[in-house]
Amino acid sequence: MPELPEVQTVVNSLVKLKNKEIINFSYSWDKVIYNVPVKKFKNIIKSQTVNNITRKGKYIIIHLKDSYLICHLRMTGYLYISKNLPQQKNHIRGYFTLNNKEYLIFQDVRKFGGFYYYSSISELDIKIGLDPFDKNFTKEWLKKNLKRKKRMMKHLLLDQKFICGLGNIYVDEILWKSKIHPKTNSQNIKDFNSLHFNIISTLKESIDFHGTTIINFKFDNMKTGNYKNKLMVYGRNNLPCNRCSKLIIKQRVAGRGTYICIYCQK
DNA sequence: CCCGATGTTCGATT
DNA sequence: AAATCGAACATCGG
Repeated sequence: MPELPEVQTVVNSLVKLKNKEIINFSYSWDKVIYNVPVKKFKNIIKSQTVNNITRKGKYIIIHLKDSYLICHLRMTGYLYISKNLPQQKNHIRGYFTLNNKEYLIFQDVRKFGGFYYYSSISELDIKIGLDPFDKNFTKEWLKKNLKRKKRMMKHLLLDQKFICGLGNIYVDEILWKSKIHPKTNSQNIKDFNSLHFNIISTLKESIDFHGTTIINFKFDNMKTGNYKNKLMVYGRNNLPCNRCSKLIIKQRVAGRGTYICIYCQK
């Protein structure tokens, strides 16, 4: 579920991790660490201090002394700091004990989420494209790279190797605001300024509202995002378009449920 | 019971 | 090579 604004919201809620030391890691799901055997990970992570916490795309980056602990929430991941472990432990896949006796807890109903342990940040960088808040993400970059591709806009904007951070909700919102039909070929885009503006402004606005909670996004001890009632098309099947009042339709595009005003979005 | 769900990745196919 | 598509991952809820 979490896309860029939700992940940024989680990162913001974890700033107090800075300068804390990891004392121990416990787990109840072996696959919670993607790229290192979990027993080995447990040994590596002990006594490491958190220097910083940032984000790229949908990845949460916990900076250690000479390495990086990187978390992806996938669909239902929930990463938060708590003074206590919850009574209901069944969806806790792993937790870190910190030197101030608090816990960094990872809960995940669907078990898709987890952690990578990388010794170089380039291991993450090669997997994904430009973050929309990267200074290199300019109108000119967008124009040049849309022209180089021949793909449906929905498909391309969802592609994390192109731009990282957008998911199903924000792609639909951005395309509606930009009056672009999701099936439009990327080579036929005319108004790059509008598209670029809508990508940045939609993400910024959602971050201000702590992201979108539809079913299960939560952060920092059960807080939820408030952007849901700002959504213009996503989830508004058979409701009137906020621009032209015709009905929004739901259709499958690029294998994903897609909400479109076919009168506004050409 | 069946279908779908906000994400990513892999393999097969066009 | 580039793009598309379906399946897999695992669980829950309608």
